[in-house]
Amino acid sequence: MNIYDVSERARVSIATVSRVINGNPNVSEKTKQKVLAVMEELGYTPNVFARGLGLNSMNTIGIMCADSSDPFLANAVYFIERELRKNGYDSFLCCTGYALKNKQNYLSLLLSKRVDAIILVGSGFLEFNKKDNAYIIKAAGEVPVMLINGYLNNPNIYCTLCDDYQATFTAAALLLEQGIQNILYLYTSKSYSGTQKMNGYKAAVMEKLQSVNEDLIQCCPGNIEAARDLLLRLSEGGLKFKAVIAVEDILGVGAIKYAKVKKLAIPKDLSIIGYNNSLLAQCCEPELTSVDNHVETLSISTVSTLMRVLDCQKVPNKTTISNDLNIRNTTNF
Amino acid sequence: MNIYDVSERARVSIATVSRVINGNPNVSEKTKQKVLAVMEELGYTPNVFARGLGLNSMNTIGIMCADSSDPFLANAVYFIERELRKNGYDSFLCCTGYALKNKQNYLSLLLSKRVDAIILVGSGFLEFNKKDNAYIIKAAGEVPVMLINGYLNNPNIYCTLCDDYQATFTAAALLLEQGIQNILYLYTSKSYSGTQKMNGYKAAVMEKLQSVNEDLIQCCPGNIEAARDLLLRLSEGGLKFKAVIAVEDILGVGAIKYAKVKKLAIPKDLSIIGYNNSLLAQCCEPELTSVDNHVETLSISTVSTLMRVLDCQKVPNKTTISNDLNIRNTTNF
DNA sequence: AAAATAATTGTAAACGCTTACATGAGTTAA
DNA sequence: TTAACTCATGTAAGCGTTTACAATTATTTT
Repeated sequence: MNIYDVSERARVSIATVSRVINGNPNVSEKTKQKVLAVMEELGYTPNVFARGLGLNSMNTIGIMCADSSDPFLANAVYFIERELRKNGYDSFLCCTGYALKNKQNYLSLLLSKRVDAIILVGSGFLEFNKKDNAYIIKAAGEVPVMLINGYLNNPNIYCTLCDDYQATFTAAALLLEQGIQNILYLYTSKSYSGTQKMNGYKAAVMEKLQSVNEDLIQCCPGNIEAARDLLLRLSEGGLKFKAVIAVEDILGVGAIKYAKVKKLAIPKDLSIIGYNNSLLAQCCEPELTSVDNHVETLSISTVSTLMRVLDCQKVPNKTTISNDLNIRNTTNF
Repeated sequence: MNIYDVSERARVSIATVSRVINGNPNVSEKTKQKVLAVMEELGYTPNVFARGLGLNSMNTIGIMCADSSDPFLANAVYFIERELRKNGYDSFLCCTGYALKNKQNYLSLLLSKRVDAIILVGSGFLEFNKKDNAYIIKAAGEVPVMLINGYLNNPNIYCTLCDDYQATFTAAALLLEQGIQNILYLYTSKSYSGTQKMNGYKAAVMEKLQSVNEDLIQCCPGNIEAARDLLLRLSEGGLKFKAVIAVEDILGVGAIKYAKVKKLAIPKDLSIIGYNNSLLAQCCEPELTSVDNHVETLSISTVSTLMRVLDCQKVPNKTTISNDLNIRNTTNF
């Protein structure tokens, strides 16, 4: 079953059928209806490969996401797919994990499948070592690349960011206003958005206290036990802190577990602020105050930018979306 | 850059280059090395569309998953992709959501992209109304379909199941042995595996008590508040229950929240068993006893079955993997 | 009514690969 | 030495589209 079968049955040439398929306006309404009817009748679908050969495009956007079980990323992917569909594009999703090698492999895979553009969801795609981002820059030489929550200065890479600096600045400032001075800052990795977050925290502390205690800035693997145990160790080691700002909700949950072990009252003895406003923030007890970074807005903005890029319009390479705090029971705001 | 450029530079015909690309053994070692070297040198990658036109295959498996933020599904997808890669197949993932319309659309999308097979991850793909599964059966007419945690009787559909019946049977039996007779059973939908689970529960209760109280079987949307509020309503309404078996961890968390509101001690006043042994089970307080359904084994088995199907071997249409209970602090086992 | 123009349709050449079949070069057997 | 065979390579015909260009038909203008 191919375009010839349709053209024969509809008594037109294959060119006309092709025009109908591609919505070319130079077809009379009558002919168009006839062809559509025949296509319907025969249950014809154009062959993607042949189509791709002709158009050199799949009409498909590749989406890469390090970890789809991360609720923030999963949400972003969901909204992005929805928006792409609205715009008539298909999408293929790859969950890459965080290993550089895998990210590189998946990116080549998508390129080799000739996607029309690539969306990298999450700062997990930017390595701290800048050389390791070469694979992204290279890809940007072939198709437009959208980067969510990361920034690379390249004319063919378009970045959509939440205002992480502002988020942690505000979070820290609110705590400082309550007279809480020793705020422990928990981060997982030195990604782009990670750095922004840390700078926001530092700036707020600096503004209020004129100095930052580096001991209060701690790196921690992204799971509950690691966070809990780190806090226990730090506390045993004599470090004093009355609040925790965590760059991911899961670390916030770890802080809650720590408070439980140490029988600290939340938020009286320990205030905790998480990040991403994920499901976890509602699961834990007490429920976690968390930064809401407006995933939906972020996703919509990314796709709309991409559409304009694919349409060869001039578009800024950087868009920032502001976010705010979802106040729950681990803080006394 | 195409196969002609390579053939020219390597001073061989395009047929020979093609043979090298496809690992055809009828090429002398010397020629093969020369061609490979040129391909490397030019950075040549075969065009998927042209390749697809010739081979009528993408070398790609389509994976569909209703909700990748469901940790069970996300895990399964991760392992499946890993296994496929091991076997030299690429994969494309679609997160469909639970709406039938979307599931149908994504399935057509994958078929139209000419994937070599389709893996449906999770019982979310089987509708209670059997007519609504026609789209899956139809797809199975075109490519092999793998179904995880669901069962459809069709020669071209291969099902890998966890033994949900056994899991809830065991869970209920353990509670009954402790003398807990009124076990509330919380489910979300009447999927295939949902039915299995319920039957396991009923069988265990029937065996011990010779009758099942249908009031103790309750349907509930899959979120924390809904579960909490349902239990509150039931309790206000006079229903007595000393244990909850939930078909998803998130409902188990809802039960914990309920206990908190009613100031019930866990597990003394209320035992709770979740399902899937997900991250949520470790987040909550107390941590949730949960059924571990061996996602990795399930995934490996699915892919290995698929490989044999694609290799035209005769394979059974149904494989069952047994599971067991991860005991934490919401039960007194 | 003829000429000019616009709208519609058709023809045929790509697109880059795979592969059946043909060819040619070595090897072996008679 | 030549016939029969094997192994390596090449030729050319598809695969199912898109689209520039040519051809035809319909419409408007004069």
